[in-house]
Amino acid sequence: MTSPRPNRGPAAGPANRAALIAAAREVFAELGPAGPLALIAKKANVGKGSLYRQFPTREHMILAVFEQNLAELEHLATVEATTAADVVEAIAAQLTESVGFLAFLAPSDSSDGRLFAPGQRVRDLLHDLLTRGRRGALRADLTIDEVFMAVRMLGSLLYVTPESDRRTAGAEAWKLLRSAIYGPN
Amino acid sequence: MTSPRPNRGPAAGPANRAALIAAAREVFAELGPAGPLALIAKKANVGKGSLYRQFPTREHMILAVFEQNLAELEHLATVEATTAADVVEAIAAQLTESVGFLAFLAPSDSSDGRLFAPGQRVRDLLHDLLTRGRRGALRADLTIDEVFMAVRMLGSLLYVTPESDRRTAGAEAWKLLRSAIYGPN
Amino acid sequence: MTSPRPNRGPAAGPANRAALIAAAREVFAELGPAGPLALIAKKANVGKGSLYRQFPTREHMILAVFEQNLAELEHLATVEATTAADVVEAIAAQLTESVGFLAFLAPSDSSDGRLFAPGQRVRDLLHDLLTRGRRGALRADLTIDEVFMAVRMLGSLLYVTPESDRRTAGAEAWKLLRSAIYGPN
Amino acid sequence: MTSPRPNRGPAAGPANRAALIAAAREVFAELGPAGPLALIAKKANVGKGSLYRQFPTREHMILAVFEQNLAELEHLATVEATTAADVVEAIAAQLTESVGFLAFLAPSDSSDGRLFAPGQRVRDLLHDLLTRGRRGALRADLTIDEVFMAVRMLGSLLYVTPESDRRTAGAEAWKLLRSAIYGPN
DNA sequence: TATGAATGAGCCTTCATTCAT
DNA sequence: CATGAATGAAGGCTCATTCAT
Repeated sequence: MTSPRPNRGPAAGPANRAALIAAAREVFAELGPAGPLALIAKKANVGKGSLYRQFPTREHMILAVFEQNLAELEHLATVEATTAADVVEAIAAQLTESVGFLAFLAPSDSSDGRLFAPGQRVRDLLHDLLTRGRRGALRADLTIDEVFMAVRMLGSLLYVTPESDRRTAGAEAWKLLRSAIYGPN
Repeated sequence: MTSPRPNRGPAAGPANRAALIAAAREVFAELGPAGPLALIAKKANVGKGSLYRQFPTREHMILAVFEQNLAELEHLATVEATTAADVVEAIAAQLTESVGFLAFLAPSDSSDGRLFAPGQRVRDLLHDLLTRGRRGALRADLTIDEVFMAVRMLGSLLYVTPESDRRTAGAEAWKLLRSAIYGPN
Repeated sequence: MTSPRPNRGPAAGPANRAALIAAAREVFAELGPAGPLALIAKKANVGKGSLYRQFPTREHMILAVFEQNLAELEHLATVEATTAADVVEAIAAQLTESVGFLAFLAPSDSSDGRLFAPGQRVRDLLHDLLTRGRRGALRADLTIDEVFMAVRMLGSLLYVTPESDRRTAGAEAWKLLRSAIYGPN
Repeated sequence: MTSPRPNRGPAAGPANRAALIAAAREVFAELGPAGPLALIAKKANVGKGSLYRQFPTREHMILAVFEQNLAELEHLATVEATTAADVVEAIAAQLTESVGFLAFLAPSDSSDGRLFAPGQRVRDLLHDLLTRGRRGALRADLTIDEVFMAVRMLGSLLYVTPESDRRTAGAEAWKLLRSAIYGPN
């Protein structure tokens, strides 16, 4: 009846957006990318309308979370000595961190609740490093598709793993995948 | 108005159960393990009440699907010359087949839509083969946990992949995983 | 928390349907054909799910209301001495009755909240009478389209008129329209 | 972030008002008088707050649109040779023009989405002409109420007719109504 | 025992209205 | 005084679960 939450005015916009992204990370991590938007709004202490203003569709929200991880990777890639292997390790670290598993979830077909798409910008980033000869320890004959597949497997494993087991499972899985993508040397 | 479908009596129980499992495979493969139970009942040409009688919870249903795949594997393991590598390949094949991806999905926490559990019987099965020296081409230093992790990764990848891409993605992923679990030679 | 309304079982189906149609008449009469479906369900003392089972879309519901009026007209047309003029008068009477204004509302384009379509069966019915020479007092040169337009005008007038004024307005409007569709004699 | 649209100061008031009325015509014509206020504000290139300042309620806005049409009619009535028949024809023309159908929609009960009120000033205007003997071709025994009813029917018909069909439907309906309000000669 | 209608909780989305800037 | 972000009530719809027949 009475408006319990005061209208904090337009200035609240950026703060709302940040709070929504943070809340989305939590909710997606716990319930997956199909978790209730209403819950995200509630966690962010923000009205449902504001959520829809900031993120017209669920995919926009997922992309916003993704964007943060992506920015980190792109920044890393600009550092002088960075190799493709370094970036891949960074991706694995991101994925294993409680929320990073979303990094490679991107809108495919929203009629399907399950989402998984390559994330072209990450591909581009790796492609660039590889063609510039900055391969690092990656096996010499490894293609980008193969690197990508390794990352997708780690991501999807973490996606289906309950939060409490994610860190352990991520470490073990990545250890195994390393033996597939790094050279025998 | 019309008595809709004749009550086929107690004898229909097992037939209903089988039809429900088959329908569940289809629905889970297409919509994931959160697909509508009503749709499963309809595909099975069975009332919703019967579905609930046979499978009190969604997890019971998932487990029943799992059971069928498991039985196949256990049968394979009884064959004379079967190695652990053979079983692992069989698992990969099951997973990649349109519906097999569910083989390693099992109830964890029913409040969580995402399901993934080790499947102790498969572990036991592999453990038995390995301790009996029937390792096959698997890398000599590979632990059961590692074999299992490889399979889980394949399963979860397929889980998040839309049905149309599953075959291709499964093949590529498994190719990569093979280089991690088989000996270098 | 506790289910306040008991599950009355499948036998409640036809009763529910009838109650829903009656409630829909009331709600549509008061709020127009865009009135809340939830209100209709509540008035009918029926769950929302049951409403959707009986009437998958709003148009189905509107059509069901329409159907009752239509049945009356088709019955009238089978009576021996009935003329087209009699049917038109019956339509006007239906329209003027508190809820009859819906008789000529039929699904057009559900993306548009306002609905109005000819109702082909009524056309057919009038066409049949006219070609069988059972014209009654209708002006000799009056086309079916013109008859229909007269009826549409009455219907739309009543549609936008608050319920309390409907009867009076309907009578006055029809009096005027009569002078347009009946012969000078 | 960016101060979005410059505050044009008090002088913008009248300009805003005019833009809002024009936008309201468009929106009401397309979506009916229940169309989103937000859309009107956007079309008018005006903030929502300004809309509410100019028109505290939806009815105020509808009335403002109505007022413009009314002014035209009152102006026409001041012209020397104008007859009641001329005014009625002008009303019909207004109604049939894409947006004129609103001319006779006026607030009745704001809790009811459907609006229709007599528009006393139009009555007065016609009454004045009739008592001054400036009847024109209108049937000699026609009362003001009857003239008014004819106009209301045309208006309500157009109200429920989708914009694409309005022109045609309006012409046909008016043709029929003419035979009811003009003398037989 | 099998059937499927009934039920309502819960999520999605739109939009009228308020109000900080 | 104008702007437009914030807010949440309201309505649509789906689907898990119960239970009369």
